Amino acid sequence: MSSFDPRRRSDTPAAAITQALYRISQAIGHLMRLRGEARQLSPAQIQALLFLRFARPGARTVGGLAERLATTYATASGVADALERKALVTRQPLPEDRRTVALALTEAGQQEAAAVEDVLDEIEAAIASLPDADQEALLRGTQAVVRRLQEAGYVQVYEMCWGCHFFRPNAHPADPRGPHHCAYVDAPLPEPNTFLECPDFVPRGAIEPRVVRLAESRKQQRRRR
Amino acid sequence: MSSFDPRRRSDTPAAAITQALYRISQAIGHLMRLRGEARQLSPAQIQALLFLRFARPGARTVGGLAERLATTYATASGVADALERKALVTRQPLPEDRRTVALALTEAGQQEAAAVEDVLDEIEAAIASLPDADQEALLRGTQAVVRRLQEAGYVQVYEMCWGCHFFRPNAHPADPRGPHHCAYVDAPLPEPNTFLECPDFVPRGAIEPRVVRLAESRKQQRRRR
DNA sequence: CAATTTATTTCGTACTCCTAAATATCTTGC
DNA sequence: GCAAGATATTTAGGAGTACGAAATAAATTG
Repeated sequence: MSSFDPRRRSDTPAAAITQALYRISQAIGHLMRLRGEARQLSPAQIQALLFLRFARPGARTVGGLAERLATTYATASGVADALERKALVTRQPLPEDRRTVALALTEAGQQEAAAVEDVLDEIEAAIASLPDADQEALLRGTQAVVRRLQEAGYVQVYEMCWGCHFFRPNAHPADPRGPHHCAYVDAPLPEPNTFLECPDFVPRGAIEPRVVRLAESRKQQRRRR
Repeated sequence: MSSFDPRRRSDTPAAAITQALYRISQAIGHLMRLRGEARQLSPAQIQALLFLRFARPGARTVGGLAERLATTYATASGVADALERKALVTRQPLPEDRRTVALALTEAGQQEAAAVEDVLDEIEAAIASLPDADQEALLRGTQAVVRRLQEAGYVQVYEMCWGCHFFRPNAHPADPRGPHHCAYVDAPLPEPNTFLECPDFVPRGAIEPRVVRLAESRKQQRRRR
């Protein structure tokens, strides 16, 4: 079976779609590279900047970057090196665990991230021009694929608190540390943080308990790649 | 506008879909890398092998590879080097134009290509498990995106003759050089070649003449990036 | 047939990836 | 409370991908 065989592609929709996704994937790489050329950034560096821009603070570490880029610590460390050299990022060991190194965008880094955050607009525009019904199906379809790839461990799905299994909105309205609560890390959440990506996100509602268990087990056995 | 902003993703389907495509794209890279690790091939090498396996003979050159991988000649030449070193590919200047170098899979190359042609099966399987209606919408949607990306020059869509604007099936049934005919290169086509990918493919039927003109103009001004 | 164009290669550089090994720094168990 | 083990990261070394620029060689054009 090969989705690269043009013969199959013409009579097996799944093969044709797979090939289309392969092409889109190529184009995304290309878009990243082009944008990077304009600003002296490699694709990996762009991804790192965007990760740091939208990830929950606790996740913004070398390890978090490695997880997000789906690479090793060594590679993530190298990407951080490159960004640090360009003064877009700073490193800083965490006080509570001085092994882990927090990454933070500098002022210039913020700007650079803002300048590249629209890399995929061309793709979004193409999608936005489709009829609503098609967009719905496309959303269902792509997310089904993502879910499957996630179960196989090929991607991590980071989402924001709203919609997360562990999110308790307005759990303690008067707490100065934040009105919301995360039952996963068992800590209060300030409002702004609830709009950031979180590696511990687990969709609420129609989820098999398996997924939740899976997340719970990560708590122990973090990292495995 | 940023499809990376989790806030937008939750209320703009197009952003959510774009992000899903980004994740799938990451996973495709990952799948390629994993498969390559098992066989000592880099992602680019896998793509090159698959290109050589399914492309029409005339396209199997260093330049054709560069076009397909969306890289420069220099990079394509390097990939060819790597594959030649591994004895999976041979180089051979074309007799009719000794500047162009044809690439051909060796026996081992054929086997290697066959061994990796199913890299994306995991994705195809996920898609195949969706309801037919969703698959149709997914096909429409992804192809709309691909079409747009193609117009912007970010991908090339290579397809087989059947369905091509320039294809004349059974134009000369008795011709020993082949029963079919390509009106683009104005030459006869043997049956097996009609099932290979062709860079000059232009969809027949509901196409704007613009696309055809575009293809025609490539004839002259080949290569630009 | 000189000038140009085209297909490819060679260089030099930046970076991405990986593995393996070294360094700290926590965490545990006895 | 401290040796052993686990964790987070870094360093070093190697293959390979990319790029742009310059060099070659072989068509093509005027």
